[in-house]
Amino acid sequence: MEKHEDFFQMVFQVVRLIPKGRVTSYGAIAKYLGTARSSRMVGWAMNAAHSQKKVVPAHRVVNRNGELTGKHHFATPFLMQELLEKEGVKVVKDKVKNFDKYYWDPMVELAL
DNA sequence: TGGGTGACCATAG
DNA sequence: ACTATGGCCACCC
Repeated sequence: MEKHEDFFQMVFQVVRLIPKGRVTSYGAIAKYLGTARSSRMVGWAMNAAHSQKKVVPAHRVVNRNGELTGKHHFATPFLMQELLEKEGVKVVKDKVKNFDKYYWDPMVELAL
């Protein structure tokens, strides 16, 4: 119904396409969706991700510097890092190691 | 109508 | 590494 519901679903869909052991950024998703809405809206959508029926791997979305800025929105502040490391992504001081190596850009990976 | 805030981003110093 | 600005857009007073 609401306009932002559609936006949420598009965000969730992209996030679900992030492969295990890879990460992307809020801005990359916003850009892929057309920048009509800013990257803040992607973070806003993530806020609603936990209550979705389908699982949304929100832990694979970090900010442009590879920092886990959203960790406080998980069940525990450690969960995000634990989930990432379980997938082989090393995190030190709330920051993804070799970020550029794990970085998954929807603009590139989902390009036509 | 307007100010403050935010899981952001870019640029500048 | 840090702060400051400006842009972004929806939310809540």
